[in-house]
Amino acid sequence: MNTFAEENYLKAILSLSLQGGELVSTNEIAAEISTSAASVSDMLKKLQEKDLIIYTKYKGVSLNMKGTKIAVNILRKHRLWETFLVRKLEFNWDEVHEVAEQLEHIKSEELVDKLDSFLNFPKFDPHGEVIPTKDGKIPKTDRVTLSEIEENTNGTVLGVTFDESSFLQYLNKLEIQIGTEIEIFDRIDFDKSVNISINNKKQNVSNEVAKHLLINKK
Amino acid sequence: MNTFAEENYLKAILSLSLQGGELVSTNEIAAEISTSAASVSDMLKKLQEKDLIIYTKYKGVSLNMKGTKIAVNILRKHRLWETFLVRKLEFNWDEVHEVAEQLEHIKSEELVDKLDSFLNFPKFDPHGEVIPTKDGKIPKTDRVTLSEIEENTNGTVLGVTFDESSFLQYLNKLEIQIGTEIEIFDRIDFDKSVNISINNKKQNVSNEVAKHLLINKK
DNA sequence: ATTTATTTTTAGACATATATAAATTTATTT
DNA sequence: AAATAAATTTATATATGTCTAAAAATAAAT
Repeated sequence: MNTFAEENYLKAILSLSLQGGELVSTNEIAAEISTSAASVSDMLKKLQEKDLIIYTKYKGVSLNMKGTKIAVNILRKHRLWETFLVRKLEFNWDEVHEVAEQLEHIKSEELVDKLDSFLNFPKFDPHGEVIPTKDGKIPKTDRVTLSEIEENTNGTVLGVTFDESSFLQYLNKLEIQIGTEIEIFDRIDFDKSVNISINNKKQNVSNEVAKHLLINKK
Repeated sequence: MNTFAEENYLKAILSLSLQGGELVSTNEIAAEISTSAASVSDMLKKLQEKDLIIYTKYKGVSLNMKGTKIAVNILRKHRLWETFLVRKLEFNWDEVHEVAEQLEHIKSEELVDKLDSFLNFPKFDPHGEVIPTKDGKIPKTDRVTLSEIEENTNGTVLGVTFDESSFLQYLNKLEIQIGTEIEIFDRIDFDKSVNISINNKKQNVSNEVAKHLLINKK
């Protein structure tokens, strides 16, 4: 059985690998979980001893099969709990992250199965992110982020890949929700910000925001 | 904010005070949470520094107001989660304890409030135990344990005060559930065991069992 | 290619929570 | 009341997870 800390490291490595490249750096992890690079180094050594990661000093780290399985399962639990909190307990989508960060560490396979069943086996969480399956797969979806989409197209917002309240509250302000129609005009070379139109209002969103918005691929 | 370990100590002290006398001993706590007396001593020192208990070395410990409030809140969360697990996720009453032991430590007042509301403000948990109120009160009920009830009476089983699966499975075997009618004949002086009849079958239950069965007071 | 800057790791310390073994206090016997 | 037993505490050690500061390795710049 793994500690909360270990699970959070595995989750961070998974999240960073899904976004960026294969190998994840110590500093990236430190930033992701708000801790020092020294602490990350220490923990990576432990995770390697436990045979959960592939780690080369000074080079970077990736999850092995065992580590991936655990990390994906945490992600599954996180997203199932978020779904529960929004659909059953009537939380707003920008309020659930912190609580789900705690609930995802509850250890009981039966609980997860029953929760999944109670929610009627949802495929997406309240942020539009795909929920990993019980056998550890992350179903592929035909979505691209706003930061990669081609210019001069239309699309629908299908989800977000970041669920901290400050971000979601900003989206609320921009009148962006799941299902919102969006026109993409062009991308500024200088800062990779994107000119878009929502409800016929022209707006510019930073690349930081665009990276975390999922749009349907036409 | 308190750690899981601290919360478990406070909960243990509360539970032992409700059963036995005011002052709880180091050894009792050690037995309750399956740890060494030395560890208990250490923790009691810390809890006293945090001003959560009243502790006199070699004498015993009790909760102060602050400690009581925290412990009762944990108990409330434990029983609300058990209610959720049985009523919504369809767990059996003898399967929920371990998971609830984890869930009770989730920190979010809003979550507890919404859970309470979702369950329609239950007064009793699946074991028939009263659920403490949001403001930290434990509602009084007119129940006595089978170990205190007078001889030659009838009663109905209203609940149990112990929810580990081995105990609950033994009750299932004895055909004792919540609502079961029970005839109390007499109590053996020697070992305080009780002769009872359930579904017209005469049986003898140990004091250990009788202590944890709640019967309605006539 | 050497210097400089950045990243990463190691060393040493601290906090939490636990354990065993030894010492101390309290309770019980005779 | 002294001796013995039981309960409790202290001392010491271990494991986890974190930190700061210093050292080492890698990357970037001149």
